[in-house]
Amino acid sequence: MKSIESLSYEELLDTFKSILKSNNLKFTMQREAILRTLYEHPDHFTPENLYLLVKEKYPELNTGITTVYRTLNLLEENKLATSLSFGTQGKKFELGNKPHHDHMICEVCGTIVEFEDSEIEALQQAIAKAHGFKLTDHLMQLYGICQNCRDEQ
Amino acid sequence: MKSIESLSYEELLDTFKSILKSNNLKFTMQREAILRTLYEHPDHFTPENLYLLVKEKYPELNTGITTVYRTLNLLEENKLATSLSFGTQGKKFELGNKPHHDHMICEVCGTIVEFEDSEIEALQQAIAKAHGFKLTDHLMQLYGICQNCRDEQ
DNA sequence: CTGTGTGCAAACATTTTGCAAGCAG
DNA sequence: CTGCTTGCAAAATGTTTGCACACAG
Repeated sequence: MKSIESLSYEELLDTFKSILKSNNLKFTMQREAILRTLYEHPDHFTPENLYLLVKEKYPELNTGITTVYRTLNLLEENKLATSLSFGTQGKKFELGNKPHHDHMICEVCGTIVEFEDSEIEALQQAIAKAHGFKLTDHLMQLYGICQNCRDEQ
Repeated sequence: MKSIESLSYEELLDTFKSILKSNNLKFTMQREAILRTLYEHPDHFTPENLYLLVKEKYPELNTGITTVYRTLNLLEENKLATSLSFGTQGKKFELGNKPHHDHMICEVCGTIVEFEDSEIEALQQAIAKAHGFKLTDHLMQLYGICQNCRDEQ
């Protein structure tokens, strides 16, 4: 299977459609609007932000926030999107069309930088093995202050 | 300063008292009950769980969940406790009387195993530096299935 | 047509806040 | 006494669910 990251929008859409079909779900305007918005903005969205943006871009669809939540959950269940947790303050989602990576978050401005480190991943596997765990997933978030925010002080 | 991990309960209590004093806060029965319960149970608590346990152990104090939340936040602000996030499902707290460590969580039974790896910490520092970040904290959680749960299947 | 999808409002779960009374210092 | 602390109830978040109507297949 082709890695999701390299898909054009058309291909991504096809993937989405076949997931829908194989689950007896329907392809709707709202679902497409949400997918397209995620695709066109490579940012990290809270459901709320995404909802506002979809409303702004496709006002005629009158998409409700309920549908945004439902669609994000659907995408996540089917590995087309991933979510990041931020304590009590909810989640942020991103399209899963990127290779695995982790996040570094600036505590001042909220900027999220993505990175990937295979050495760390290998060490994680080793640790899991040592404790008898079979890893299914992991979460790594580094918190700090970015160059920009430090310059401003 | 002595590392918090090695403190006896009496010493921990003194630390807590001096934090209270230096912030013009008061030492109350409820606050002590919460601290003592955390100390005596080296588990990871949700505010709700802790609230129930404190109520059970010190019913005469009639401690409200509001106070548990307020005290946990107070302890966390003063580095006597740390919280872990679990998506939308709230947080878990632990007394900060342990050296730095990360967590590995069994997705079946919810067991949390603590571990520490200085090699990973060093790599994280290097990554941050490469992106111009100054790290203040990090979060690493490995998700998987523990030996026990795999044996049962 | 059938059954899934939708928006709305209401329900939920978790955490925070306003308030009047209580108690530590 | 002063003013921080408490419990309660209410508010605030963030997310999910029930329902009647809409619409995809």
